[in-house]
Amino acid sequence: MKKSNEGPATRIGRPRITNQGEIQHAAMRLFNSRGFEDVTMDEIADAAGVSRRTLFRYFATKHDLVWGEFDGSLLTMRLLLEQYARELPLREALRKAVIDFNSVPDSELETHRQRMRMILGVPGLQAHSTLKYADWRKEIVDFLREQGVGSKSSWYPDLIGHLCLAASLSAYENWLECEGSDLCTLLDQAYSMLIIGLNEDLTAPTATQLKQSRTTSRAASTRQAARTRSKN
Amino acid sequence: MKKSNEGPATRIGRPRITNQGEIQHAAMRLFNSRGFEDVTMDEIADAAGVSRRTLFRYFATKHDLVWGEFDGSLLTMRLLLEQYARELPLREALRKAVIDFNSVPDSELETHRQRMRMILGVPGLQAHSTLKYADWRKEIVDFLREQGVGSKSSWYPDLIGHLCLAASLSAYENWLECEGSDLCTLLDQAYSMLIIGLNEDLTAPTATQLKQSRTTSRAASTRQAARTRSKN
DNA sequence: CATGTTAATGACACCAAGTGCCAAATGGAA
DNA sequence: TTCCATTTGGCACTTGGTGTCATTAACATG
Repeated sequence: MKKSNEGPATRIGRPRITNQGEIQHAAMRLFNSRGFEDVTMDEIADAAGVSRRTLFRYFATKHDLVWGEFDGSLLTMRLLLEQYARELPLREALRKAVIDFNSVPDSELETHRQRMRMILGVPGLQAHSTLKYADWRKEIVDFLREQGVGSKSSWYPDLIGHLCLAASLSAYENWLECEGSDLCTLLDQAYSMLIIGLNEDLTAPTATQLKQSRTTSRAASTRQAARTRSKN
Repeated sequence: MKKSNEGPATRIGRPRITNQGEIQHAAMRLFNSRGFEDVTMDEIADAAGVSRRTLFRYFATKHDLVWGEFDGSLLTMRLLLEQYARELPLREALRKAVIDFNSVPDSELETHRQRMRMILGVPGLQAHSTLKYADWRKEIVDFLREQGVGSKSSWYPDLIGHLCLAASLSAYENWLECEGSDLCTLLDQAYSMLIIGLNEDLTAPTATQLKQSRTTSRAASTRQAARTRSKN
């Protein structure tokens, strides 16, 4: 399980000729210039200066070249959830953890946009991403179960996991569509909708309603937080 | 766009040697006995008594053999939405249309379970299904937009589409997990959660709360329904 | 220095999904 | 019978992905 890349300073055996990052950058350059579908794995191997077989040892599938280090970052997600859960009611911990998890520094913003535009735009990638999302949801569901949400066999945590994914995806899609928009703001809005629920005629809640939902939740949080934690 | 299968009684040209249904049944038999991944398209072609090339003319991908006539059934979904929207507030129309859309007669129930178990259980199929779900969501989003939900550029309808999919998927997963459960009941419960929103500590709403949310919505429906329809 | 160990690389053959192309088959219509 | 429309099937080809094995490059040891 240990990444053989970061072992002791001196490693035994033939040294690596490259690393995931190098290959991925080479691949993304090609993808961005000619489109995901129109680049073959042979071309990527060439561009990365590595044999086709070796390329497949670093990335099991072509899709993984785009998703990059997502799998590893799920641990961060878990830590964020547990951290916020110590100081906020669960609902708000969820919201803040997701927002934090999806925050990227300005310097990487354009890269992130390109990557996500590819993931949400290319059908093959969009399909494959479902499997990544499943891992992401699992972090949330496991976390909720540990926090005592739902009885042992209840599917309520799974439902929440799905709803969070839905809110996140929707925010992402809108972010990509609107050039100047801010992802964190959109995520925040989407999660507010989860909290309020869908009203009768499905009109969007007003800004004041959204703000209200957050402030009231904070006001009522003390007693409920205590009850929640005692279940653990 | 017209299915050449159902043209006039006498068609010109070489007659078809088979049809989608026959091929699909042959394929599903193989899938059910040996698993989706372990059956090759060549074997399916053999079993259906047709050449490999012809098989690919009837079904563009291996995945489509499992999804069958889903694409065509989306029209039904649309009609259900429009029908219920005439007599119910939007939120309830959505709920009832989805439940109706996913109702299958007892005779086909076991088949439906098998199919869905395959779709939600085999990773490759699960991934591909995202593209089918996207079409399903589009029906909902288009419907909501036509009903005047959200301003022209608002992403609120898209969010609702995602949330409905999340609720449906979650209900389906639970249905497959619990042997004796009823899909419609589970769908109904999941959509109730959408309506109520997530409460502070993410405890599942009680049965009385769920029932209450439905009755109050019906009581308040008259004035709101009128306003909603006037937007159209 | 010679030798063995370890781990990565690259070459090759192979499989399965899917596509393009074209000739052959099959019926109705002229 | 001949023409025409349409489906079928054969074949070669592309691409993603896997299994196998010899080769290469370091380190460690005698």
